[in-house]
Amino acid sequence: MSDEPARARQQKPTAKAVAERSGVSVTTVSRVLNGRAEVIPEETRERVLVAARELRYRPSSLAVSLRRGYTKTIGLLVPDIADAYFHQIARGLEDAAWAEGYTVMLFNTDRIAEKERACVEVLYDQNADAVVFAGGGVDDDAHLRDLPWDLMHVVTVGPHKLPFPSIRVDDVGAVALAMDHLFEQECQHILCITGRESWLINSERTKGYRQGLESHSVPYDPALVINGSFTVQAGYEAVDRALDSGLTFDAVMAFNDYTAVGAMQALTERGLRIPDDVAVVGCDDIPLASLVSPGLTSVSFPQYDFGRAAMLAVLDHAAGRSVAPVTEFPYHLKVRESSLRRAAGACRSGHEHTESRNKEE
Amino acid sequence: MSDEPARARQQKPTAKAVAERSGVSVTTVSRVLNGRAEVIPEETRERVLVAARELRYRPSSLAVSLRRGYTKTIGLLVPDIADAYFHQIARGLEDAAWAEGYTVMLFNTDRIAEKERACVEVLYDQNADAVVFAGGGVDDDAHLRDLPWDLMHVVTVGPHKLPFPSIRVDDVGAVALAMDHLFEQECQHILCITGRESWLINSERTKGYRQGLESHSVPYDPALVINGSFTVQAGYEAVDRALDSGLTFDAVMAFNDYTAVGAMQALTERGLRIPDDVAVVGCDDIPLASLVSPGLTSVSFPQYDFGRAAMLAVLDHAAGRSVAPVTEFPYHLKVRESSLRRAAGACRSGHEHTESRNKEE
DNA sequence: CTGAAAGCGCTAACAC
DNA sequence: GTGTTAGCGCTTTCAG
Repeated sequence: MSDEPARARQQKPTAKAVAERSGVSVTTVSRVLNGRAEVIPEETRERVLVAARELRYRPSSLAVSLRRGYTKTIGLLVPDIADAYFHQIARGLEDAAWAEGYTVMLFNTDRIAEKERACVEVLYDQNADAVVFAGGGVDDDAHLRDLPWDLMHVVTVGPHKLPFPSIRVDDVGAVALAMDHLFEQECQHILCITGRESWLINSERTKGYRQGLESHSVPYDPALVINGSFTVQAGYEAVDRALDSGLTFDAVMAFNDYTAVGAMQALTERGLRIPDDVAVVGCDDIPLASLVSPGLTSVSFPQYDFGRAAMLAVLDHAAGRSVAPVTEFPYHLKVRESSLRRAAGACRSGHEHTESRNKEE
Repeated sequence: MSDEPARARQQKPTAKAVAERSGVSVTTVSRVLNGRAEVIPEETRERVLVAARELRYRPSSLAVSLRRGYTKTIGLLVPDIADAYFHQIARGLEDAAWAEGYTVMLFNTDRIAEKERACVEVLYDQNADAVVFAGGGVDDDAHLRDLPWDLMHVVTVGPHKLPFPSIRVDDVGAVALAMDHLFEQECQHILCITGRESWLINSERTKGYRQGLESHSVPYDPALVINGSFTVQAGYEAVDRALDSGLTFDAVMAFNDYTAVGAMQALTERGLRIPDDVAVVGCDDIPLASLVSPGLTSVSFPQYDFGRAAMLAVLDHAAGRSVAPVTEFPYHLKVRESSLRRAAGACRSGHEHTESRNKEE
């Protein structure tokens, strides 16, 4: 179909073209199209509008942005868009962005420091109106130092070291709530499968684990804590290793649902029954939790709202309104079969425990 | 921290600033930074570089794009980023894009005609270098008419009516392969749960279903075909309805994995055993397929490669190279427990059937 | 070797 | 009411 270098077979119509066609200046075109209602006579207005329509003219965002100083784009940094935890965050953000005429640029960082940094630089170059960090930060934020933060708007979702508005939940309380539930189910020895030590979210959830133990006067046993990486594989291996080393436990507290599902697989393969031999609880309540069998009990967070709230925070900032340094959302425990022991006392099937704290927005 | 309208507390350093600081013109700054090695004396070069570093100068992509005529951005349109089918496509695309210095703008269309159209318009406005349609089109593409296609680069992933390079697999053959497998497992009555009738991918897969029947000389029975919507819910309801209406079937061919999982839930609840009473096969082989129990047999597609290939096609086009109108990728059947009947003949557990066609790229 | 000037497409003072 | 002018920040002829 094309022979030439295939670049621009044709030119995009410009305001100038519209101006020529309607016999006015580009200024007038701009004014008409932007509704700068400086009492432009209906006749002129109409002429311009017609010309624009005939030419299928659409203003170049590039030029507008350069001129006006904002781009109506925001960057979203996620470790991996394939991780279900980020789906509703991304949807919530994109939906809200779309509603406000903003465009979302997506970046997968794999939590690699260098890539994270490079993404921020790209967004700076692109003049993105804001960057949203999803997924929680790491304890060492050296890679994020010396970036032109004073020239950018940032919002974080989850715990982060960067001093910017943060959308999150009380992760400590969330895990503590799950622990309460396990104790209610008469569990005694709770194996904890964490994420990577350097992740801030991991520290938070670990605090929740310990707090849960404390409030039930159960001593902390380091042997019961195994590091994972928020993957199915890691959960599987953690349980495998725990069983191999002869550990005794009657519950698993996993810091995310993939880990929990991996744990369930390993338990099942080893002939242990869930929940009667071992109860399992995860975090995040991704859709997967309701699709495995037995259904996985999990602490549920309003991820969609996180995304939405992040966008709203960006808008507030852009409008010069003040943004709360921390917006904490409620969470609740979604109880399913993986933790509902017949032996235990309060065992209403389908029962759902909900507890909220610091509701906002 | 800020009192003023909070807009730009500070200015981004510009090439002009660098020029002033190093006592040269912006032209020279541009030349040095872009390596236009017009034998610029090392001394000058160094001065500019130092000034740029000190000012933390980074060229504005906006201005560069306006000037050069390309933006190094591409738009990705997916029905819903929460659908696992799109994750690896998105990752593959973003990974390849990142490697080439491109940025991906993400849009969720929910397959809503108006939104799809609006996304394209936004991308046109933004001067995106290309737009990638993922997920297959619909039979009525009226909403996509009269868009300035001659000024855009487009790549589709999956069957599409738009006359642009397409990355895909032979969906007919893929489903036919799954059907062969079911017949091998000695299934006789195969319930088919489809997607929406208007989706092109649905027509393709339906052809595969019929082709599968034909090659085994089994008459087509419309009663065995139930429309779904590629959701768990739809799969569940389809089986529910089928059983309620007294249909007899010993296998389910679902056109995607969510549907298949929903079907499995309904079957299990009704006391039917999988695969011995009813074998189940899905399409897409999303991670979920391996996490449910029994494991779901599914036709596997290289989604990551789709995304990657889409990006490569964009690059080829941008470089003036020719792009194949259709790039077909291979597929294979990932056999798991949901379809492996003890009763059947060839029943090696873990066995994996692979068949490829039209490998390319 | 380097700078002045033009211009990408648009908006916004500032005239007339 | 509407056009002229001056840029937004950059690249790129074209002179010197």
